[in-house]
Amino acid sequence: MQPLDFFKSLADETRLLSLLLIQHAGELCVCELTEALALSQPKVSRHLANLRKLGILQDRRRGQWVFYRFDEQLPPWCEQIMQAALAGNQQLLTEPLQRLQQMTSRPARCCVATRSVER
Amino acid sequence: MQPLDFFKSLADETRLLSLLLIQHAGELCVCELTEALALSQPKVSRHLANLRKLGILQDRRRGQWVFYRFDEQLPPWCEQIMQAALAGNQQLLTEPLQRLQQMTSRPARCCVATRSVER
DNA sequence: AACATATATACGATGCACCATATATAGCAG
DNA sequence: CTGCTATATATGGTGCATCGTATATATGTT
Repeated sequence: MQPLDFFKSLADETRLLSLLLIQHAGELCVCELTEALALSQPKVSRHLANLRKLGILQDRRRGQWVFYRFDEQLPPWCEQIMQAALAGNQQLLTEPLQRLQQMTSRPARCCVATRSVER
Repeated sequence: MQPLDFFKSLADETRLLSLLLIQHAGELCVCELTEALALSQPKVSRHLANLRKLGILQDRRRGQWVFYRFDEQLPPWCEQIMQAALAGNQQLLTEPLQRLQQMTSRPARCCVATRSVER
């Protein structure tokens, strides 16, 4: 992972908020991110594909849904940066998490996520 | 400090390397950064002004030279990110530090820098 | 099979960040 | 003052990242 590529990934509002939400929740599907961020589905999907191709995220299809989480092989310094970014900016997720909670028909995530989204 | 602005600042090669060098050295002047990065003076100066206006760096004039260091009021999460970025990517500074050492007539920095550049 | 939902991708348009070059400003030496 | 070094800024040009919209693909349901 090249540092410049990693920081370029964080330098876009859609990607930054998506990554912070996934950092918070452990794993989220495209429709959850679309709802939480109040953005169009193609926009969210395009940015997630971008992050997957760079090796920052990995995806997992579960029925109709595709769940994204951080790639297991992400270097420790990237994880440290995500932790610091989240811890220092929790307020960024207030509204997205509210929209997520108000979302009806969240996809089931039984027994697979490393961390629950409600934590 | 808005996270998006901070990451945008890190998403450019000139700014990223300048910040990592300053993180490593504690304080550097424009001509040292120009030499270490092998870039034009206006290019380096423009990016440093950019970082100063955002509150990431602060400058200090000392005779003809202007020294840049991190702003004292930079939030802790930004410092943590810089530390992680530097610790995980020391190799990025190998060549710039070589050019810095080969530089003749480095400006004097007597008794003012928080950390010596040679550390 | 047809239909609905979730996700991915293609395409053309647009704006913004960055660049090189030239020039202005500031401090020091003589 | 003149000249020299260091730094800052102005200007016009250019490319790339992002966007909205439309459409394609995949899975599940009836």
